[in-house]
Amino acid sequence: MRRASESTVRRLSLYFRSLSEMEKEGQLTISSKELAKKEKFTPAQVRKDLSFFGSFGTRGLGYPVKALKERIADILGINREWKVALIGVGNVGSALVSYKEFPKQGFNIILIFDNDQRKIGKARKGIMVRDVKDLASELKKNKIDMVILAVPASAAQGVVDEVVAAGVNSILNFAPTNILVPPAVYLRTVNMAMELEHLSFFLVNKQGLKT
Amino acid sequence: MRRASESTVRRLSLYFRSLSEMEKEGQLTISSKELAKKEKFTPAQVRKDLSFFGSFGTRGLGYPVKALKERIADILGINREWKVALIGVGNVGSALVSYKEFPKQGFNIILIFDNDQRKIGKARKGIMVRDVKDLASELKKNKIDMVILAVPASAAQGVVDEVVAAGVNSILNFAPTNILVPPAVYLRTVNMAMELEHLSFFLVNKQGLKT
DNA sequence: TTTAATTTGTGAAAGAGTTCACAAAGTTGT
DNA sequence: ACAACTTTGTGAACTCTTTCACAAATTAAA
Repeated sequence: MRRASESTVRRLSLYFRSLSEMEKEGQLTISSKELAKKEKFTPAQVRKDLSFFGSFGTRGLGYPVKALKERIADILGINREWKVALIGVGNVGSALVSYKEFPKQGFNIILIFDNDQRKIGKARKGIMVRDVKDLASELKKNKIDMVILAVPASAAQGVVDEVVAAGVNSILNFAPTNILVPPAVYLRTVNMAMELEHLSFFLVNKQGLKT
Repeated sequence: MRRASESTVRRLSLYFRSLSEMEKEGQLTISSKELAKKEKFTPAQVRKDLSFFGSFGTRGLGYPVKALKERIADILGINREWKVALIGVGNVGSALVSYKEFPKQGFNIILIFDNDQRKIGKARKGIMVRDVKDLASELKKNKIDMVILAVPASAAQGVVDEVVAAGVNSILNFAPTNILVPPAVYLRTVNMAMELEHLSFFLVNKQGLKT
């Protein structure tokens, strides 16, 4: 089977969110047309995305909300609990510790690291901040699945090297810099300034962006 | 001329960052090959992206670092100062107030709003937090270019309606919800839980489960 | 000046992702 | 049971993006 594209995965996340709302409202089935309308895609797109992973619908009726939601959770891997370590509790890191959507989706920050002696030893949301010197051993001991990196750009590559050496191969990076990782490691970078640049591009080039 | 794609704009941001580093190091010219290597694209991709906006290079030599950097800044609209309003100073909003990359690129948060009486009237990084009730009038008075939305999902649509009515048509949304805007408004949503879902998808589908 | 080496800029080809269109399979109403 | 209707699932067509490949422009060296 071909691998699902980046865009398909993104849309699955959105379908999941819509289906959760539907389920809460007690709706039992949903058609590709209705789901498409909710998320502003086309019905064909929805069906193609879903058919990629199997056939879940009933012709003439649509998709069963609960079962489809659970199936998407399986596909996305959010039907289980993940052990996440956060490295860096500056401005961004502090926000992420309190970000309520993470635990809701099974992403549990269970370790926090920093290199600032004033922060080490104190707790954030009930989690003790540890010295980044103990990074490798703690990542291993706690069987961490993913790392969220919220350190300054200058420190990012060094920390990532340690994380990778400790056997963690999924990293969400908030440092605005290029980081090298081995091919087997999945590194995803979020750059908030870049998001604003899309807005300014839109404002400067009035005709707008393609989607 | 065709419009630049989302991906092209994203790459331009990355080129800009690489060019800034190059400039600091005193490098005068850069070839598409070198720029591609830095950002892990192909040389052809780099040339196609740049040729989209004109021809800046010299055959046999490459691109002049400083001039190209400035040209990309023009294209992205980061060669000027933007007036940005932040709505919501919870966890995410607080991080964004202190996010140093924003002012570096000309994105200046000059207004902050919240609906929490305990926050209103106090300053964040030297900026007084205003009551969101005064949103429309203050946005207009201060000629705000862009709004960063960091309010709870339940409040998002209502606030966006006010922002749009006040004439602001570029919005960066951090609320994890679907928001409707008129076609002329550019709304961009950043969802950090969704970013982690990409990681879990990778772990589940490419790699098998960790225990 | 001439030649060899680079590197851009760009049509054309290849590759991906999206939409179309319709048979197949089901539901609903009579 | 049957007809009318709805909706899925999916090849095929289409569109958009990326890569290829090479002429043209320029540099560098002898």
